[in-house]
Amino acid sequence: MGARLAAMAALLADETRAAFCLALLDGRAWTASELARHAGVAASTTSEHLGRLVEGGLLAEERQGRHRYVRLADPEIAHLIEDLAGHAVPAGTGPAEGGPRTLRAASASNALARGRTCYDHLAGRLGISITEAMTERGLLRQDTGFALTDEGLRWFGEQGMALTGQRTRRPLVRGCLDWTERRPHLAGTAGALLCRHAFDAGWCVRIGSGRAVKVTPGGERALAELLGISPETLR
Amino acid sequence: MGARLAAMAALLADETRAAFCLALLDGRAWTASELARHAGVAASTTSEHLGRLVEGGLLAEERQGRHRYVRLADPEIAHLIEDLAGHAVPAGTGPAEGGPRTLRAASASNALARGRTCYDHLAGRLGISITEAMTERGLLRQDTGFALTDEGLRWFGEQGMALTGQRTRRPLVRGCLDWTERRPHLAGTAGALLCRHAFDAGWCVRIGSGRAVKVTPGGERALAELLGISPETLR
DNA sequence: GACGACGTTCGGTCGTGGCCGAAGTGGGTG
DNA sequence: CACCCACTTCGGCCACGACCGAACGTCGTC
Repeated sequence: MGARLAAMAALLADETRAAFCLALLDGRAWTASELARHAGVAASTTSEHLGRLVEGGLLAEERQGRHRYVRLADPEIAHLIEDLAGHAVPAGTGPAEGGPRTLRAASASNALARGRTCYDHLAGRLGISITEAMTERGLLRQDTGFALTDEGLRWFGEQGMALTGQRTRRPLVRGCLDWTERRPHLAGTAGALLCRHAFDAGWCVRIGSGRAVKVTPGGERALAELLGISPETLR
Repeated sequence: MGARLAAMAALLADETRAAFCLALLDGRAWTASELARHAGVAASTTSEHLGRLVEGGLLAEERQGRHRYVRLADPEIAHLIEDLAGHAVPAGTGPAEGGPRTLRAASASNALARGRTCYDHLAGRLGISITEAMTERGLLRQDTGFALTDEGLRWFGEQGMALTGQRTRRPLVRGCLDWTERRPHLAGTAGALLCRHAFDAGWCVRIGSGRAVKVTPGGERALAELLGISPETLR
């Protein structure tokens, strides 16, 4: 048993592999060479790492022609990595210690804190604001755990998001610790659905190629109207 | 960021350290020499490992005379390790592959599957039975997340367990994936309280020095009466 | 005050694993 | 068909870290 645990942890215990996994937390599939460039290692090194990660069940791969696409094997894995990363930030990792060194990095980190995707749902101030607003409006209950109320269930239906008939092993909702806000945000099937809805409805758009997202003017209006979120809290 | 994650994972990536952490999942404090004997390594080696684990924030230590007691730093950490260990079991780890080799080990593993503590709450068939029974009786809701209902809140009060006034950052209830049953059982403050109540009321007792627990005849009666759990499901 | 148990520090050995470059494979393209 | 590019395999290098035994505090006990 200890050996299993150690083997699992060892997969993430290398800085390069950790960088791969963090990059893959954007929920998309990356090619081997993209990851190699991202982490700054040789293609051969990347190949070995990906082999280990796939064999260990952390990553799923899909070959397409001469490309090897990899993505996180499943939402559980994504959650596990987020969780681990959340605990890896020991103390005040504000702008003080360990913070960004360059202006460019600082602005990128600001954008991430404002809003980002966390695998397949929304995180950062955006994700937290939505979660808190839903809680205040009685759609979500956080005082005795983390679950939608019946009203919340109805609300999802009204927005055109069908939560029923999802017969997967994945929980409908779960809390996911936000490592910038230090509070849980909405994850699980419902969180993923909401995130997709937000993109489809044009509430937010991705900034560049990373995980950061930006709320559009239309999104600000919709969030204010539906959940009473004031645009200021999102900035 | 990747470096942080890797450093965190590296703490658990060694078989000896993993064995330490799994042992400490019983929620108690162990001395350095106990852990050394348990893992089969020299005292000097143990000392180094404990130093790293404490420095990394996984363990808390307490010196008493010539003893160094260590325990898991906090319930969050315990949950993280359980979670990681849960995902480290890849496929059917029933009696088939990777199962116990000796008769003694098989019986110990049976006892663990029947009932055990998971840090500070109940797990195994015992923990699952309680969780499921509470769900069926409308005390707990698992369909839209994982949270106590108002009835459930009242139920805790009636049993003499005060959930109110717990002003900690720890959630009142959370689901914890049971790695023998593959379903969530009740954790969080409420889970810990219920576990303590079960011991105090004599519903169950520890078997030997490990994590395994046994339900007493009185406990069977109480669980049947309060939650409608038939004694057969616990065996 | 001497002894014994618990823990720590230090020096040294050894294996594992991360890394690269070079050579090889195989799919897509001109 | 020839070429290019994405990826893989192999050999070799190097560093890190897990481990132990021996020597050294330090606390409790006889």
